[in-house]
Amino acid sequence: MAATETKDRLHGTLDALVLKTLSWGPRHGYAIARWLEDTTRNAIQVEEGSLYPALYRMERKGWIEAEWGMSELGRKAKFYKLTQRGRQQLKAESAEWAEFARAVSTVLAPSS
Amino acid sequence: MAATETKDRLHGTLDALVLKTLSWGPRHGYAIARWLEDTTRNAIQVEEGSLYPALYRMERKGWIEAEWGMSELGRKAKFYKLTQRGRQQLKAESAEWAEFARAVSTVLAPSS
DNA sequence: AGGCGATACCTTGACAGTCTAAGTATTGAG
DNA sequence: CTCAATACTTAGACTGTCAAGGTATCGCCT
Repeated sequence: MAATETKDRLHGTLDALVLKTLSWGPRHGYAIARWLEDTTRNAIQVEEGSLYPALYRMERKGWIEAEWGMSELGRKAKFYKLTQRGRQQLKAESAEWAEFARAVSTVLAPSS
Repeated sequence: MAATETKDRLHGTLDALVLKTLSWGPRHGYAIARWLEDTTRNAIQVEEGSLYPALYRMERKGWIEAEWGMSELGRKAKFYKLTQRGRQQLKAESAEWAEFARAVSTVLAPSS
């Protein structure tokens, strides 16, 4: 039971969110999802069926790199870390999102 | 040549944007697209292949109602107007978007 | 022993919504 | 007489999200 419905709105934003999460240092998939949910108090819900494919996608594009390791709890986990190109991508997407959000806010702004 | 790429980010936000546009009074499709582009200085680009299906969708859902009329330039045009349910929907979606945008901004916020 | 919840990853298939691109028709300007 | 702008329609491709299932391990509780 999520705090509020996020629905499909994540569309096109997930990549930037994950990239940003990884900008704080390497993390494994499960931890990325938990971190995003925690820091947004469940406003952003990341489904595994969305997250893992997104991770593979971004790895193929060279934005992130994977390496198997051990989680904090001693289990095997795949750690992802940002590449240089990923950092550029993050910067670009952040800027795009800021502009888009500003535009939408302008339109949706509390009526007269 | 758009000012900036909006890509697919519109996903899940178009409805609210259109609903809001109609909250100022009835408008025909073409005018909705122009208005959104104008007021966001092209930050939001609405393709016809996205807009018209969205309009039909929302009409089916009872959020808007259509009526044929004459445009300002004397051409036949289908005017859409918000229904009561559409107004509620707009309110709900606006609130959802505000929360979502806040959450994303929190994550994407300029780094430490 | 046994079960169960949390951790951690993977995959399939359905689906919705956007986009590109094509088409129709009318009007006014050049 | 042609062309751009206005105005709507539709087909088809694509992409990314989601739901829902699966695997496996670990620690805790009974």
